[in-house]
Amino acid sequence: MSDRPEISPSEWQVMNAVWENQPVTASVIIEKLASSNSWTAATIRTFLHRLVKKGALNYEKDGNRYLYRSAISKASTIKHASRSFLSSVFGGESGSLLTHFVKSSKLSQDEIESLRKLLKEKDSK
Amino acid sequence: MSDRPEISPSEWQVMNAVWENQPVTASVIIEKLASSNSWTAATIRTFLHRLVKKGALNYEKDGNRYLYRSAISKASTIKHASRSFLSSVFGGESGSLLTHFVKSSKLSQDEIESLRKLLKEKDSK
DNA sequence: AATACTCGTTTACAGTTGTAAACAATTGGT
DNA sequence: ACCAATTGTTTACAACTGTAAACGAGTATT
Repeated sequence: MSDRPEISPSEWQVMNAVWENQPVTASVIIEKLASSNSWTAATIRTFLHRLVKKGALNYEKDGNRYLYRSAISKASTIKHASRSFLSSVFGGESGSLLTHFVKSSKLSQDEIESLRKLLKEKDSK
Repeated sequence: MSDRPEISPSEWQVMNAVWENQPVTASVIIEKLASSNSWTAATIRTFLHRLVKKGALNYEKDGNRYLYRSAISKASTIKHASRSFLSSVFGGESGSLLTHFVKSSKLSQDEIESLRKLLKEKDSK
């Protein structure tokens, strides 16, 4: 169970919707994603199907519909995708990545404080 | 000239090598990337070719070889890829992204200081 | 001059992705 | 009981990716 599936950008939309609502039916996912992405129901069902095939989702029958739940954790999936992105786009240099995102993001005062706190935990140790 | 090409992970390797060495011949790129990626020369030439077709690279003939240079800036390409990644994987929440990367990165004291400085510029204004 | 080497170009081919329609089975309404 | 709607399954198809070999033209070496 250690062959992390690659999740495409569209599939990420679906995975995020599942993580936030699981266990969840296809129609709920469709309702959440169709309009914001201009996807038809058929398209979203295809994504669900592929994610099951990839081992990223499980389902359990509930009458004639499925209840989907994730088969991989959000944390580990984020970790995997982040590593790949860091490596491709920033050549593995997390310092550059962080610089870029701090510069290009608008952050609330709370978020800034929370980052300061994390940085404090990082240094002097 | 505003239809940003999508750069695949393998192509990012090539783009990074071009940005760092341009103008540069195919053989130099091959030398830099072949062994670390277990790619044959033919594979790398294919990537160069595709990047030219996508409009991400230009070339100029120099005898019988080409001198490649980027046709798109590293900064804007990073910005584009970062936006997509942030949106897919972190649902657009840069705070979450930053938290994740600060937590999962080992940072030098200098990098930490430099991030503190950036945060200072961000807040109270 | 003949041959080997190097370059770029073309072709190959399977797997992934985006995007959906067609189809079959089941269920809910009348 | 029948028909319409819903759900999942199958099929479709082009573009993009990873991975390279084959090929043709020019160049350097013998």
